[in-house]
Amino acid sequence: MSVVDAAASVFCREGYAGANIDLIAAAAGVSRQTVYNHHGDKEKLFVAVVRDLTERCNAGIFATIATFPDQPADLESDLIAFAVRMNRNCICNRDGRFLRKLIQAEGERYPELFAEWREQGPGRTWSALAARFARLAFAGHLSIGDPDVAARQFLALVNAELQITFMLGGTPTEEEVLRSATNGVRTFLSAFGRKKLPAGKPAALVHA
Amino acid sequence: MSVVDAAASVFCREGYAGANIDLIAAAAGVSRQTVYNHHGDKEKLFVAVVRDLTERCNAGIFATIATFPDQPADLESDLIAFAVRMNRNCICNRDGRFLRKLIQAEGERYPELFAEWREQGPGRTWSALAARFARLAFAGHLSIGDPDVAARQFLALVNAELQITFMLGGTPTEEEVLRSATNGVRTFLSAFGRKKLPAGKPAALVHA
DNA sequence: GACGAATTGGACAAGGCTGTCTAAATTTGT
DNA sequence: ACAAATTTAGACAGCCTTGTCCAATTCGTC
Repeated sequence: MSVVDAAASVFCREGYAGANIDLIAAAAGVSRQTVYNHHGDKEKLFVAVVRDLTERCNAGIFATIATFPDQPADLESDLIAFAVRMNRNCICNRDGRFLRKLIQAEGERYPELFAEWREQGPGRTWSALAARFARLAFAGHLSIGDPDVAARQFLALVNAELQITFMLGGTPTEEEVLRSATNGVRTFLSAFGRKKLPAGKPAALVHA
Repeated sequence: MSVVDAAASVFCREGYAGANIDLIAAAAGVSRQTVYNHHGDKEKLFVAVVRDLTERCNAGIFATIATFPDQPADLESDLIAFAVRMNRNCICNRDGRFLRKLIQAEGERYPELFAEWREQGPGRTWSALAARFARLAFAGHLSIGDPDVAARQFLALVNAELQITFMLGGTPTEEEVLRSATNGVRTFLSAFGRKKLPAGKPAALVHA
């Protein structure tokens, strides 16, 4: 395990103030001196950890958004599968859980660092997801007012049953993820879905 | 400000390890010795803080659930008002934000303390809210499959647009709360609402 | 094998925090 | 007004952590 990875783990478990360099060095399997050689001091190491996590999480999120079902065969099951991917690869995995915890615990102390995350992470993420939903709506698969609102509500719904697990820093089981995604997508489609629409028919014709 | 209140504030801002007794004493306007006289040591003080917050939050949540609109005049606006009350009095207020942050930051270190919160807080809260939604469904105002799922999704939806603010420990403005609640309730009713139902008509008759 | 670079373990000073103690000052109850 | 209880300021020992220094060792590369 690299020093930065070990540091991420210890910072998350102990908090910034509670983490000490000896613990991090031991977790990384190197000497304390090596930690100082590589990263200067504790604060610089912390910044490196957050940057690393932010970068990897964003990459994962955009890679997953790229798998959004633009031409769904079965809208419900395709969206459920997408939601499960999103959870597994971006929200429940190591990087996602760690980054969330660090933001919650230390965000107030490092405003500029987390402002950067906020712009590059959720800001661009939600826009990208909203664009995909807008496209689905344009193709007649959904009936959406504001795509940004729909995207946020989609994420909120498919995670609705995982909140408590997230709060305590746990990892939900594959089954819990699937159930939350299934319930969330069904409600989402009850609200925004079009019933029994012939595949491929443009949205404009539906009103006729 | 009482010692426990001051301690809550400092523990939240600095984390358990980062909080020191001098800071707490100064925030409370008493001497360090008085803190030790009253609460023994740092860990006992922390436990007292969590118990105090848990108790007050639960009281607030149940008081607010008691204002659930069982006989709604206008279902949409009544649910929006309820969601706004829930946010203002339980989730965005001082106790709610503090308790959430402490659970996220220190929950892993005090399993038994937060297990207690989990049972008495979200467990009973969600059941109580689910019962109210079940009642609305029985009265024919909603069409709900699983009331527990619906209750969790209701909360997820009305908070969907406040997630980032919560993450950074901020307090959303009254306008943001209202907008998130409005968007959330509209989506909720699109999914679970019954359209143009004559007031007071039993659900069973609707199918006729 | 040899040489430079990186790593290691250990010692170290400086500083911070916890929790205790004590004597003086203040508040409270009667 | 007096006595008891509480609060206060300050000093203090013990411990932990950070960050530096250095000599010895290991590693990578030629």
